[in-house]
Amino acid sequence: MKRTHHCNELRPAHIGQTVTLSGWVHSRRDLGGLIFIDIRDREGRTQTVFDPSDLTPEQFTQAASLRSECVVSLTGKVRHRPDGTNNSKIPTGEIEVGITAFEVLNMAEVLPFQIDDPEAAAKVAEDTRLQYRYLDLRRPEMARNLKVRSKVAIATRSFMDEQGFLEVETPTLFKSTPEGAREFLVPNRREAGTFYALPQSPQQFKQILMVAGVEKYFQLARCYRDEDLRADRQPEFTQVDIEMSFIDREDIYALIEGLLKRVWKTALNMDIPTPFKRISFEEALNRFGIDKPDTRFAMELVDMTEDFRASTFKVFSGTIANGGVVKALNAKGLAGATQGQLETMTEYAKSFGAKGLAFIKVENGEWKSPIVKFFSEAEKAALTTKLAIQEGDLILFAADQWLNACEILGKIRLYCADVLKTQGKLVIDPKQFNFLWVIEFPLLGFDREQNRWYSSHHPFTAPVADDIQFLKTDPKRVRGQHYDIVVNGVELGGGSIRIHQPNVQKTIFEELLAIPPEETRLRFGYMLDAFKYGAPPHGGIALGFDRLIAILCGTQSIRDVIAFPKTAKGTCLMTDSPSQVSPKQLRDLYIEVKAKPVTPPAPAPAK
RNA sequence: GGGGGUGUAGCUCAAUUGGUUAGAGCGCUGCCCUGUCACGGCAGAGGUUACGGGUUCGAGCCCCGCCACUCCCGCCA
Repeated sequence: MKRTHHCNELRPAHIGQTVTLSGWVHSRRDLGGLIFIDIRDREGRTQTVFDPSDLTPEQFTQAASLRSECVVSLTGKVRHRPDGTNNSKIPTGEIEVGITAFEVLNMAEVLPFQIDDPEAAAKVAEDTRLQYRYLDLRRPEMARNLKVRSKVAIATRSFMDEQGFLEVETPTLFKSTPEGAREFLVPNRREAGTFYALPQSPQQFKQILMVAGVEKYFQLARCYRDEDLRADRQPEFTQVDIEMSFIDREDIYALIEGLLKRVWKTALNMDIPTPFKRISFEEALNRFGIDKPDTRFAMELVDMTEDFRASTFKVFSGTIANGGVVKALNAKGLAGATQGQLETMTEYAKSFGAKGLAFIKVENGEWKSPIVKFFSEAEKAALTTKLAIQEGDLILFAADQWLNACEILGKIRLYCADVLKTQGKLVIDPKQFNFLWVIEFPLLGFDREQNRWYSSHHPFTAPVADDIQFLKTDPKRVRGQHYDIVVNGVELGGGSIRIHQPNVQKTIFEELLAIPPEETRLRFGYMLDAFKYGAPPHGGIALGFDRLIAILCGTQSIRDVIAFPKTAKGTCLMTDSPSQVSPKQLRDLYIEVKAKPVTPPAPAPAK
């Protein structure tokens, strides 16, 4: 009995037809003399009815033994439901199938957790869901996520194809290039002590492809980073990797805007307006305290430096005298913040090296604050005006070096927004998507501990042409041709126009990043070689595909949009990896394990 | 590497100040039920309170250790 329809297909128009549905028993309502079974497949579900007058007694008994998630093939006639028994919650709710024959393809044991009730299933502990991922993925919510992911991948490929891009696969057994993220290493059996590394990104290959004349490359590339995980970070992940020749930044902006337009249309049937707004790194920090601002709500940072330059409050004026700034933030309506919430904010501030967090609670027409007694009338007036202070507000201050002060308040701003959201005082439309290009990042940052410059993006990023002159004299001033695409406070991706002249690249490596020439040769020699033979000017971008899908699916965790994700410690609960290997495997790889194997914990109950 | 949170029945949770035999809903098992869709009714089974120590007359609860999961900082060119 092959299926004739899927479980979300039958409508009143099919009434009278004999059909066969295949799928899983979603739920069963056994009324004794009549059994209802909702059969579910990937597409949806349909109510079927087992009536003793249509079946042999043996068949009816067998039907009564079916439980959740048994696999069945059901044949019967589509009919109207009796008056008053339509189910408006499901698309097939106007009809039902009166079963005349069926086949049990497989029985199912009692489930470790229920998957038929969306609310209950959503509350199940994530480790249980991960251990039984094949059950978790049957839930319609998870199936939908996989579907969105597939649709978006295909839309991306067809869009990129239309734009003249070639999809090229690059190796996942690559060379260790220990700049940036820690790499996963793969030992080489053929030569003791040598290793491949899994790529953190196809960065170098895609630039070489430009030298190879591919001109327009893209790939849905798997990338690997051996760093600690977060809700939005997995050790292996997928990025939409793009590189083009003979272009400038505007070409990338236009391309990505077109791609995202297509993606939002495909996934959500939404028309997103383009072009996207642009904001400089400096402005983003000044206004939002972060380089990936969430602009769906205001609560912007305000600079109070000039108002407090001559203040008698030494904490502020002293910081300013040392070249620092005073920034303030009005958390509207948060005057009622609890002690705990204020402490959390203070901890944030302290984790950035601040001594504390100054605040003013505006309650009952009064400014409650340990510091306000030090403020002059003029200073108070400036605060009132610039911060639009009203009853019920909470004002927070950071006095520090510019970047620090901004970042502290940036964190606090997000924290306050979360608190206001849970209090219902801040409501954000889930259908709102604020796209933003963040541009004009500094090319280099300075590492005080190691006393050297580092690339704020990566060492292949081209400086803004006007700033090349400052490379050797005033590196801090050099802006990079780097851009990030941000939506709703999430960094969706980033890229840059690359350096294509070997001499500029050499200057960056050797003079600024202070990598010794022989090491540069060892690590990037092949790339510098390639650039000698006619490298076109080029640039590109990479979008975090998992994050993109998470945003489209409205989930916080990328684990919800990855079929088989790892836990926060990088393990797979379903397959129990990583695992120990046999001594022979280790011998073949010339590897000796020094650390004592951990005494295996009680193994998870095998089911 | 650091900080926070969680761990009690298959699942989700409760258990007063440390005090009787650790409870509930769902699920599961049995019986009844021909219009349910969170079906309903009756009865029942199901627990090494993650694990190992300790304090105490007495520990799910307090202390120490440890494991797992999770969130954040560091890290993620």
